[in-house]
Amino acid sequence: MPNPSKVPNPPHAGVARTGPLSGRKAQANRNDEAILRAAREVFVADPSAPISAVAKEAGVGISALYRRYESKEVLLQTLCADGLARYIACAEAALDSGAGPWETFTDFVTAVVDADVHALTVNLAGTFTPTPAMFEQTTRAVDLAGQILDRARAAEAVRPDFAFTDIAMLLEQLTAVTGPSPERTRELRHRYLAMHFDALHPEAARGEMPGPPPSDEELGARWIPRG
Amino acid sequence: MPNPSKVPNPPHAGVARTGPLSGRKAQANRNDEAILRAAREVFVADPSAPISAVAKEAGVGISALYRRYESKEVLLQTLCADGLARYIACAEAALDSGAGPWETFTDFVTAVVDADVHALTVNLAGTFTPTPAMFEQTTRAVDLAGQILDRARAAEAVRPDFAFTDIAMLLEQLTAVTGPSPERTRELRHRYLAMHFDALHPEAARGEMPGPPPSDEELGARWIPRG
DNA sequence: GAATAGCGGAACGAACCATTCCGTTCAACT
DNA sequence: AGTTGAACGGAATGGTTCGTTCCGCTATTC
Repeated sequence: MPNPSKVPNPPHAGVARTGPLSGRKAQANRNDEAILRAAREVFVADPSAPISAVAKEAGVGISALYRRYESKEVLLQTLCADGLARYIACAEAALDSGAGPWETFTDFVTAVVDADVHALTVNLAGTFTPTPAMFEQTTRAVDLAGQILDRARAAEAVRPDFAFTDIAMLLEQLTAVTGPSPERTRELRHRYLAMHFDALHPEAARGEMPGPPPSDEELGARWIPRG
Repeated sequence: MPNPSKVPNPPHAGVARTGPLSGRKAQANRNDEAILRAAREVFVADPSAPISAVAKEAGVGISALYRRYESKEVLLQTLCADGLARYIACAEAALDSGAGPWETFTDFVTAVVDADVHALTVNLAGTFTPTPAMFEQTTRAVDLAGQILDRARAAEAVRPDFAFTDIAMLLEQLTAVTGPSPERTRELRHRYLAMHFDALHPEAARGEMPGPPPSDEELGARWIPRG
């Protein structure tokens, strides 16, 4: 038992913020953010990146990481849960926006793409053992996305042969689009997103989409750890 | 100089095939094929797979690999050149089929997707230093694909804002689609390919595709070795 | 029956990486 | 001014992975 007193998670979360925040605690708080941001950036670009790359990107030492996260796996889990939360937030925001069914749908998908959330969830899934909390988050996410698509389909804004599970594959395809910089990546993804949207209108359909859509099992398989 | 007498490439290529081919040489010939097939399968699925995985997949020992290829890098180069050749073959076949501009285009893209050629070229590119021969192959491939798209665009079968370089990104997106088996992967890719084709018709366009298409530099960047 | 092409797989050594450990810094408090 | 300890940087550690080499073994071939 080499390290029984390890802090389970970012230890600065509950710190009382006294005014403008300076000194050591301020730096620690800033590091909390910097590390999470760096981890997101690094692991989105390369899910198998070494943890030292995260430290370098964050401009901190490795200790700063291990002070906050018990292990690499915990960091990945945190990141993934964060991604799921963002996904859910995108869905809720779109649903609450009061826009029409089609805009709700496009807003949702666009937001997910911009947040690079898909890479955070699916690409990271399989590199760690999922927590029960993630299952609940997934359930919620699936439920919300289902509502959004059902609405659009009911309004005949989306071709009927586009299944719910096709959304995941659409997102997966877009994460394969990358440019030399994050901004350019975003721009390129919007370019192809526009194409996908064009294809989704009922009038665009020339015949049914061939083959069955992905099954739940096929999508769920991504979550079982690879080794 | 530990191994000055290494055979540069498959040593059985020029063997005079005497009748039904049995014995040691027959097995060697069969191994030539098996190894290339296994390498394709393994590296398409995982470009960073260990060489031992290829041996296992081919059902041979590691020696059998190193007898034919000086190093892993040479094997990858061979595989990539093979992929480019297949790509070129797909383009030539489509052009020679005598079909209309739209069918020529769809035949070409479908064939490339089915041959999984994109994974063989782009996904492998960057894991080894390209040979001059590959540049020539690339030039030829670019030229042919350009002809195919130009023809389709001239016939107004394809929306005018779809640029030549968008083809690469379309293929890239489709290689991100995978199923539990090669057959299912193929089926799923056809599903989304149908969507892409739907979006490519001029009438499907609702507004121009946003942002500039990928530049040649952006696409060429994939070929510089990562490390 | 000897020679050897072809081969399987263990052995080797280098590289990589998660994790630990130790010495340093410096804000906060005495 | 001195002391303390949270926070930290980064070298050291130990384990794993993987490309490559090496050592017999087999079964053709002469």
